[in-house]
Amino acid sequence: MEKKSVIQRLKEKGLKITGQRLAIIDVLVEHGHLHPGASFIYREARKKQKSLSLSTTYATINEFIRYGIIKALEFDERENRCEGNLDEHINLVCDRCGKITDYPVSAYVDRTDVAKTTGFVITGNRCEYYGYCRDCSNGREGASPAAAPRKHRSREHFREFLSSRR
Amino acid sequence: MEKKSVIQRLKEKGLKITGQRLAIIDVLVEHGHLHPGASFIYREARKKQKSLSLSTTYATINEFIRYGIIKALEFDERENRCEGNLDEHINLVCDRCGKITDYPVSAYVDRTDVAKTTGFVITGNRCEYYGYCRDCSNGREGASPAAAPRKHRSREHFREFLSSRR
DNA sequence: AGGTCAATCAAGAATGATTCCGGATAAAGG
DNA sequence: CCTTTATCCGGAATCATTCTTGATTGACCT
Repeated sequence: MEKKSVIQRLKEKGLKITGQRLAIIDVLVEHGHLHPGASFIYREARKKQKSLSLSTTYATINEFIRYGIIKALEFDERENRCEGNLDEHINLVCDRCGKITDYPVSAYVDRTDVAKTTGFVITGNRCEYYGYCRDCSNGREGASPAAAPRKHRSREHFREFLSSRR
Repeated sequence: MEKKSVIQRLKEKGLKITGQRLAIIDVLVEHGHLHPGASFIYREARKKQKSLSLSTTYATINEFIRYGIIKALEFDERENRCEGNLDEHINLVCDRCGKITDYPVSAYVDRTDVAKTTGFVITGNRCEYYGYCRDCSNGREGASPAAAPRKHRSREHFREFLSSRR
């Protein structure tokens, strides 16, 4: 993710280069590998751009998604996250600390085959593996579990489910 | 998905066989291939069991998930769905009508490899392809788009994103 | 430098699937 | 039939996200 090319694309689309957008771009460039969520981006971008509201943060993220600059990683049980890596890969999602790691993988399904056999026309995909990252599976309480807040107050059963399924 | 075996498992776990649970099992057995969501299950199960509340429907679905009878397919932008097929496969999700189709695929990632190279211990996965099912891509207004209600009022931009990404 | 209009802000209300609560009901075993 | 206690119900609560409204700002072009 190159700051210059992002700015370039915004200009091409006729969007204005504002301080707020620049601050958010900076966060995406610097912390993109963390797959930051809206709250993280908001908190971090504010350090450089004091006048930034949460609604603008959401709006900007959505702009960037709309223009294909980033992708959204949606979750039901936790905050959504941003994906800056548009290359083909899968995501390793830690169920304990919420860390998301990219793992490169070549295409696993042939879109033409699917279209021929089922009539289904593929336009996008999402592939994730859940489990525990190195730190969390080692018992080392690496990143704080608070990094993966849940949308609903209690979802312990779901945690159980996550850790028992395969 | 066998009705008898589900009941068997509930008994083994010491759970009571109630009319509500039986009605929900029936829906899962009859309409499991549709990957029904909570609202569908609720609506359908009520035809047989008048005294069934939505909260009980959710609670029961969560019981079944906890005991590995079904899996959850979570979405942020639409209602979650239930997956009764526990065999390895991917899901083809139609962005227009919301239909979800199973597509069998052999393992695409070697868990041992991932653990060796990244230290990440995989416990579960999720793989989905988005696009348009045969009916919807043919312009035949097959299943009504209303079958895929969104959680938030307007997500047109997200639709755009879904249909433009690859 | 000035004008235009997109972008932003604040502050809040709305959204909607899902979860939680306290009191009522009924399944299962004796 | 009776007791126990899991289950159920109705309704309130939850929370990330979206959407208001109206006023202000500031990016960009001429």
